[in-house]
Formats: sequence, structure tokens, C-alpha cells
Amino acid sequence: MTKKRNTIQKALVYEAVNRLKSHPTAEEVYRYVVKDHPNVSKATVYRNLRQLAESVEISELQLPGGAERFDHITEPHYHVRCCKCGRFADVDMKYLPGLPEHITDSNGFAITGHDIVFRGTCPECSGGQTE
Amino acid sequence: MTKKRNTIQKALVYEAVNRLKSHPTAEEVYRYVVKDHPNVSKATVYRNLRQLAESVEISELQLPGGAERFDHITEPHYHVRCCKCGRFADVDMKYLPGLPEHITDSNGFAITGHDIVFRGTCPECSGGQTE
DNA sequence: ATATTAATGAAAACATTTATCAATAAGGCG
DNA sequence: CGCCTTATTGATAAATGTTTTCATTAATAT
Repeated sequence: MTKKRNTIQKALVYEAVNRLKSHPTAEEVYRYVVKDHPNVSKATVYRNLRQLAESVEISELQLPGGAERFDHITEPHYHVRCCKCGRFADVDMKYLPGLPEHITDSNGFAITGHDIVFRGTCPECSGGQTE
Repeated sequence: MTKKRNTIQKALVYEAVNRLKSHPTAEEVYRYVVKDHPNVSKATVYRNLRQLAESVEISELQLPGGAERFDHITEPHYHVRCCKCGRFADVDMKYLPGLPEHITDSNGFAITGHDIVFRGTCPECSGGQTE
């Protein structure tokens, strides 16, 4: 049994995710942390993000489109992604815990959860309509 | 306006996706193609996958967990992903075109579609239960 | 056949994440 | 408090997945 240690780096990463709020990528968390603590390594940020996600202090959003993202909200909720710029946002929609019941055949998978990602165009990108 | 050309490489990539069926990654498509055509470049595979996806001859699945995947089925449908081994499968569940109507606030995004990815454990991985 | 230029192949560049490994420091214990 | 143990760190390299670059090739129109 491996006992975890509380390091300032871990606290910094945790605080960054909570301050940044909007689904930051590991890179964004790193940039936030190094601002005040220039000697923190990027590997440490990745390690702590993973560790915090495992202990459910933050949640890990393996969402489509490039980098993995992290969230200070640990309750399940759904997302939208802009097809043009890749930006993410939360969607205000009731979580559907009963959704897996609609599956007729899941190939023998034991379902434990689900994500919904809507596709769309964000206000910024739909402004200039042509292209 | 750029006119597209029909090349044997594009045909090979298209055929590979159709033969491989099960959500191949670009890498898997590449390996399938080079078997018989060793001089085909990996960049060409990527380029043609993207181009075929744009012209909706195949579909592009930006699903969580590593590499992007491609599918010979162009109708929308949902997926499961094994948390342990990362394997993908189709899920037999009616597509829900009306799902976006449940969104109360989409941050001004114009919704054009959605994906659902169920999380679970595949038969193989749930065999040995204790981790 | 010839000209135009989209598409190719090879390699380098790029982006994201993980592994390596010696050095550091957190927490337990006397 | 100071000493051990070893989890964690920082720096860098490596692995992975994808895109770019650019000179060359070859698809289509004429």
C-alpha cells in the first residue's frame, strides 16, 4: 500500500484547476502554475493531475479533440465542443443516469458511465458566417 | 475552388477503412495499406482519411482515449469504450436526434450533432475481476 | 502530348503524454 | 529534533499521434 504525500506542487495543481474552472488542459494548468512557481516541472503537473483525478478531487475529461482536460466539477455533466475553434463549454442539461438502459446490446461491456459531447459552432465562430 | 483528384492511394485508404470495419485508427489503416503497397506514405494515409471524412465517404470518430478513429459506417451511432484496455465497440441503441432539445443553455453554441460514449469494462477485462 | 497543379513520399516538425533517473523532501519514528 | 524510508520532484529523453514542408510525381483538362 503506497501512502500519498502532500506536496506544495500537488496543492498548486489542485488550486490551478479550481481557479481556471473552464476545463483546462494540462498545458494550461502548467502555464498557470509556473507563473508563480517557475521551477515546477511539467511532468509534475501531469502526475498530479492524474493522481488528483484518481482520488476524485478533480475529474478527468477524456473528450474528443486534442488534449485531455480536467475539471474542478466532479459531478457528471455534459459538454459542447466548437467544431471550428475546439473550445469547450458545459451544457445545461439534466444528467441522464438511466441512459444505459436504452442499450439493447453492449457487446458484453459492463457499463459504468457515459459522456455526451454535443458538436456545434460557438458564438465567436458563427459570427463570421462564410467559412 | 480546388478540384479533387482520384488517386490509387485514396482508393486504398477508403478500401482499408471498409475492410477493417472496427473503428480503425490511422495507424491501423496505414499498416493495412502498406502490407500490399509498401511505398505508401503515412502522411498520405492521414491526408486521405481527413479528406474522405470531409466528403462523408467515411466518418471520423473523435472519441476519447488516444488516437482518432475512422469508421466505414457514416450514419451516427454510439460507442462504448473499455476503461481498462481502451477497446471500442458499437452500442446497439437507437440514435436520439432530439437529444439537443433537452439542453437548457448551450452557451450560445449552435448545436449540429452529438456523440455518446459509454464507459465500461469489456468482457475480456472483466474476466479477471480483482484489478 | 502538354501544361497545370493536386497529391505524393520522405523526413522533419509539432503536440501531447509518459518514462527515466538522480536528487529532494514528506511523514513516521525514536 | 534529527534520522530513515521512499514518494515525489525536476530535467530531459522518449514515445505517441498528427501535421508540415518541399521537391517530385502524376491526374485531369486542353
